[in-house]
Amino acid sequence: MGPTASGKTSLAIELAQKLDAEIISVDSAIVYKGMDIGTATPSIEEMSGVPHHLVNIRDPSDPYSAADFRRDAVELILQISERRRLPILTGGTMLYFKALKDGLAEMPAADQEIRNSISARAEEQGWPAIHAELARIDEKAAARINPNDPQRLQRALEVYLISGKSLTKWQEHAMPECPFELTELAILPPDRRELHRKIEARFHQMLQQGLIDEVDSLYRRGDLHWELPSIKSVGYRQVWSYLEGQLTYDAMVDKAIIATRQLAKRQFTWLRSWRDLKLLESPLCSEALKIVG
RNA sequence: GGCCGGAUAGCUCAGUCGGUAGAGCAGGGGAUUGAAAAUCCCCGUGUCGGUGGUUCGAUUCCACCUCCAGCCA
Repeated sequence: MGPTASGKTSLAIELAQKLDAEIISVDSAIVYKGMDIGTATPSIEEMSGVPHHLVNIRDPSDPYSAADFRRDAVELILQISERRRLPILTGGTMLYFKALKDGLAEMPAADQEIRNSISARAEEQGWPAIHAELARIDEKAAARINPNDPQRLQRALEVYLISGKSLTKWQEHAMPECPFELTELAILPPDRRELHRKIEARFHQMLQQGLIDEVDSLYRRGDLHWELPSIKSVGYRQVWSYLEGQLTYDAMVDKAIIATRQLAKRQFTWLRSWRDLKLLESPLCSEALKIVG
C-alpha cells in the first residue's frame, strides 16, 4: 500500500521476482482498458514477466466496484495459492484493501436506473429533501451521512428502494472474515514536499507519453461521459474538460497535479489509522523482504 | 517625463464611513460498506508595499518613495 507516486509498482515487481510471486493490482483506475498512461499502468517490459491481475479487465463504460474487487481478489488469491505461488497485492485504492481485509456487508448491488431517478429528484427538490426522506426510512444512516454528500445519500436510498430494507439493516449482518493471512506493508514517504515534486514531474511525463491522445481516443468514442467513475479519475477528468474546451491547457495541467496531491493526502489519511501496518519510508526491496520474512 | 489605476494570506481578490481584516483557490487534518483516482466534513495573524505626517489611535486620510499595469507625450 502507499500513496500515488511513492514507488509501489516497481517495489512490488522486484519483490515478486525475488519471491516467485504474482501481482494483483488494487487500483480502481488500472482496472480499465485503454487507460494506461494516466494510471501509470506498468508496461509489459516493466512487468518483467511477473503475472499481473486485475489490470485492463474492464471497459471504461462499465463501472468496477469495491465488491467486484473483493470477489475477484479472493478468487485470484485462491488460484495463485493453488499454483504454490505467493500473491502480492499492490495499489493505492484503500477501500479495496479494506474490503478484502474487513469484508463488505451483504447488500444489493448498484442499480443505474434507480440512481438516475434519485439524481433526477435531487435535481428538482435538492439533496436536503433526499436526506429528509432517508431520515424517515433509515434514521441511523441519515444521522451518519452528511446532507451535502450526494453519493452516500444516493447509495443509502438506493439500497432501500431496491430491497425494501434499509442500509443500516443490511449493515447489521456480520461481515465476512478475511480468509487469508495478510502481511500489510506500506510505503509512507516522510517528506510530503518531495512527494509533491514527484507527482508534478510524473504528470508532465504522462503528458509527454501521450496522455492527451489517450484521453482523446476515449473522448471520441462518443459513448463515454464525465460522470463515469473511469472518466472521473485523476488526470482523465481534467484532460476531458480540456478536450471539451472547459479548461485551458495550463489550467488543466495545474488542476490535474492538484487533484493528484489531494488523492495522495487522502491515501495518507487511510494509512495513518491502518491497523497492523508495517511501514517503509522508501520503496526499498531489502527492507520489504526482511519484513515479509 | 505627465496622468491614472493597483500593491492586503502561498495565489486571485474583497473590505475596513479611522478602532490592527475575510472569501475562493492552494495547503493541512479527518471521515470512508457495490462510484473510492469518488464523495463529504473541519482548519484563516497576515510587518494590509516602504518612510514620514495628521490623529488618542492609520492597513484605511495626506505627502513622498519603490514596484507593477494602462493611457498621453
